[in-house]
Amino acid sequence: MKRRRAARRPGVTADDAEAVFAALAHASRRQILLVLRFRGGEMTAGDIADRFACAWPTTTRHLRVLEGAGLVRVEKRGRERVYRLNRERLADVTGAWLRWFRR
Amino acid sequence: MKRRRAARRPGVTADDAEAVFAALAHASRRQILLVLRFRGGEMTAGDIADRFACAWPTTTRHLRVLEGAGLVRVEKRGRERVYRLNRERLADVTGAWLRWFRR
DNA sequence: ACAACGATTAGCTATCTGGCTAATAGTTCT
DNA sequence: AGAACTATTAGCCAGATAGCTAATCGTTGT
Repeated sequence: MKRRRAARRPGVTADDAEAVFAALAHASRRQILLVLRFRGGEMTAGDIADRFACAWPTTTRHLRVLEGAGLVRVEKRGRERVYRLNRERLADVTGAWLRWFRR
Repeated sequence: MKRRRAARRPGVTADDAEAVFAALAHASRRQILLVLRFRGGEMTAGDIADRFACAWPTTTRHLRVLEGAGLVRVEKRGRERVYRLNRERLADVTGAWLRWFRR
C-alpha cells in the first residue's frame, strides 16, 4: 500500500538533503531528470546517453549520483538498464528543506 | 519588460537555476540560509561567522556565493555588513524548476 | 593620530568533480 | 562458440571548490 499524497513526510534526514542537493547541483543531472520526466519517467541508459553530448561513461556516472541520491532507480532488463524517475523523492526532500522558508 | 507567459513568475533563466542550485549544494551555505531565516532574515557577517566552525574568510566566501546566486543581499552599515535573506528568490528559482515535476 | 574592530581579499594547498579513453562484464543473436 | 550489443568500471587528468593563514581595507573609538 503506497500513500502517494501522504500529509506527513517520513524522516528526511540531513544526509538526504546533502545527497539530493549535491545531485541537483550539476546541469547535466538536472537535465537527465527533466528528460526522464518528459519521456514518461522511464528510459534505458542508452536512450539517456544518446541525448547528451558527453561520453557514455560520463552519463553513467551522473546516473550513479542520481541513484545514490535516490532520485532514480535502476532495474536490469536483459542487457539494458532501465532508469526510472523517483518524483516522490525529489518532492519530499526538496520540499522538506524548502518548507522552512515559507512564511 | 519581457513576459513569457501570463501566469508565470518573471523569467527564471537556466543561469538562475545554475547559480541557485550550485549555491544550495553545500551544507554550510544551506545552513547559513536557515540561520538567517530563523534570526529574522537579517544578520551581520560576524553574527553569521560566529555560528560556524570554519574560519571567517571561509564564511565570507560562502556568503559571496549566496550573494552571487541572489539568495542574500548585502548592505554596508558602518563597519558591519548586514546580510539579508531573499526568500522570494529562493522560492522562485527552485519553484520554477521543481514545477516541471508536478503531476 | 592611532589602536581596535569588522570584514574582505590574496594566496596557498588538498580534495572533489567531471570529462575523457580503454578495458571489462553480462546478454543476445547467429 | 563467437560476434555484436548495452552498459559499467578503471584509471587518468584538468579545473573547480573549500579549507586555512596572513595581509589589507574601511570605520569607530580614544
